[in-house]
Amino acid sequence: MAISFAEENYLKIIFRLSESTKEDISTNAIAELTQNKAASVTDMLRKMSEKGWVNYQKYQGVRLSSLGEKLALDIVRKHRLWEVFLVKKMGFNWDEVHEIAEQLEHIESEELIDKLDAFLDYPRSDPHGDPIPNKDGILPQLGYVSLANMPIGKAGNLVGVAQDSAVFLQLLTKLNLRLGATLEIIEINAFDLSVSLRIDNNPPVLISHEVAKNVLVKR
Amino acid sequence: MAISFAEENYLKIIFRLSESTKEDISTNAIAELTQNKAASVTDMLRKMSEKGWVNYQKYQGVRLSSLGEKLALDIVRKHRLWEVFLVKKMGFNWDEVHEIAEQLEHIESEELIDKLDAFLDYPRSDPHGDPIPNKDGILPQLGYVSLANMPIGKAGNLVGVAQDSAVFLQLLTKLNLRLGATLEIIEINAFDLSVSLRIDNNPPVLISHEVAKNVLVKR
DNA sequence: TAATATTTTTAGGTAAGTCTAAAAATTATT
DNA sequence: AATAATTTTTAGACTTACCTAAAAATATTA
Ligand SMILES: [Mn+2]
Ligand SMILES: [Mn+2]
Ligand SMILES: [Mn+2]
Ligand SMILES: [Mn+2]
Repeated sequence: MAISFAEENYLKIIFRLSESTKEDISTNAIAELTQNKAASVTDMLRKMSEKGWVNYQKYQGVRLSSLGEKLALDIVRKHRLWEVFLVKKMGFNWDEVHEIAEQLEHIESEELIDKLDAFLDYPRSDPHGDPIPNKDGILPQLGYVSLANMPIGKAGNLVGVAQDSAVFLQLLTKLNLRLGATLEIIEINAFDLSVSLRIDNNPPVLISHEVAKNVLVKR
Repeated sequence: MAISFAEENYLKIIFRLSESTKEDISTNAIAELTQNKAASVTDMLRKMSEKGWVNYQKYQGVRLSSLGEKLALDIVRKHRLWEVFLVKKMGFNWDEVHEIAEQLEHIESEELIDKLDAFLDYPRSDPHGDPIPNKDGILPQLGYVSLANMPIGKAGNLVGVAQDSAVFLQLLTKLNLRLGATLEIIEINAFDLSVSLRIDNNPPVLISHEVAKNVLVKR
């Protein structure tokens, strides 16, 4: 039996939640991202647990098993490679590709993905700066930090984003925050943690903490 | 409500059956191609009829409505464009692409398909010689006939095939029957309708009527 | 044209994946 | 530690897309 779209989406979302915490992942967190109700998530977790993709204890949250993580990395690999294809070969903007990649990531053909990888010249990161796992599920170490954690006065380059919703990416574009831009934090306002930021030697502009958190920088 | 994979497959299959006959399409014919049981087909025909995609009378077979035909042509367009992509850009052989295109044809993004069309330089036919509908569902007239209907002694070029199963395409490759090859019928054997065929000025070889029927030739 | 064979539909079920409402477990607050 | 709030699970339903078995309609043959 092949893995279903629903199952692949759950795997991918649990993986994403696991990246930002070492705690067990809660039913509600998954429900929010899958856009399902908590009851449906419980159902699916039970099934995935039976298949050996997750370690799940009632009321105690869930973690991917090593098999589940391998499966998730494979989906992430496909998603990110397709995003590169859409931007580099099809001429989409970086804020237009996520939804289409959500569909393309479910195409089942190892041979196709390997050929696509070669066709794109083995990219290490997707249009949002996210690392692309290789065939064996190894993520390249790109070595970046959140802009919100950068020390004041040190310059770095924008290498990625921590989310790829269209509204966020469009805001970045409006703010002139493009992949590769040189960023220097001038000041952090204690009141709302908003950041005064110099972009490419232009006069400083103000961005919210929310934006800063989601911008990734390499020094 | 978006159209489901199952619905898209039914539309495509009814369309394919309609191409070769002006009769109404039978439940059993659809069942065979969808690999479902006749009872399931009846179920789906009722649903599709309610949606206005087909004209269906119990026991009398089914035809696509003009809306249904438009939807089917859109799926066929996607299928064939993806096949071109897989062969021309990804380096697959013509006998390897059908199954992958069966998946890719369900990707929903008009913008993607238009960009893909441009990226491929607006091909008029797919790797099997089948015409690719344009955005408006118009099929280009490629003007070919079945090799089985070619007169003896007249030469023509192989421009397509009437089916794209992998076994058939592999046999063609083995027989040296490639897209573009020059073909001349030397003799038709009355006993089994097998055809003695000259390919590109080589010594004649024998092919079955079954093969000849499925090879398309332009004079 | 009557009997027989074939095709198609109906009736009743199943599995996947979702939902709502209610119950149970866990966590936070007094 | 008892109570309240929150989270999670269970119970029971629904929809889609299938299935098998039996009934009904149509087509074929004698
Ligand atoms: Mn994405
Ligand atoms: Mn991305
Ligand atoms: Mn095909
Ligand atoms: Mn084809």
